[in-house]
Amino acid sequence: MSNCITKPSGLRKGAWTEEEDSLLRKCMEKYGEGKWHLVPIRSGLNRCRKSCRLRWLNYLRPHIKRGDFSSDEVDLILRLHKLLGNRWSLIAGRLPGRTANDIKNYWNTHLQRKLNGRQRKYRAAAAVKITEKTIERPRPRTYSSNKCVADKESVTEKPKTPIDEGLQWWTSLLEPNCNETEDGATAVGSISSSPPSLFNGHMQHGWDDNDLWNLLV
DNA sequence: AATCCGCGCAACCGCTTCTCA
DNA sequence: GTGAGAAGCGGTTGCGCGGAT
Repeated sequence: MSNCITKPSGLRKGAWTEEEDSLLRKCMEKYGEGKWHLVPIRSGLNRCRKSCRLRWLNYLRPHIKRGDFSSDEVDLILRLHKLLGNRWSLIAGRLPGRTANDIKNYWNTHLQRKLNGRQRKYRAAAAVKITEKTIERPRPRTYSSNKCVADKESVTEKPKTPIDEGLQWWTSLLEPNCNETEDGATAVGSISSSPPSLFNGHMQHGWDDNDLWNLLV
């Protein structure tokens, strides 16, 4: 954009130009993803690492799907959102070619309004309130080599959940007629007051992310 | 034709989490 | 064990566009 602002730090902000896209693309082709702090230097872009990363992930990365979401994709988003809440990156990981930002935007503009019957939810601060209490976080962001798995406390404190019980709970959650509240949030309590932890418990039985996927498809 | 208004999307911001020394 | 820097994420904002008035 021609009206692109320049920060006091000298870094550019605002919409990306074709020239900038080209520089970033070349840089990524040469060096690959990662080391984002080096990207502005390597590419010669006058942008912060966050901006570069976002532009690449949401727009320039190969095989990114653009355009309308198919009904299958929408259905999957709805189910995954019931399961994961606003964990857009996790949801995006299940939708090849779709980015977390795309899904988030789609949710906020299409689905949430459909569920809430409201407009401009963000501005009205009426976003679906998904809290730690209602959503069981399924996994840590990454699995580090030394800090294996999720939250150790819950692994030790919660009684071990039999795998069949866990499977049943998650399967119930994904049923299309699963109870919903007015604002579209899943009434978890109506299924079970204490959902079995997906990974805290199941990892101990050798479950992984693929098992969850098998439930969803 | 001009103006208003809502929508959709790209991008930014601030916070959390992770890694490593 | 701890602190700094990097990476990643979700929430929010700004702006352009198109339809309505």
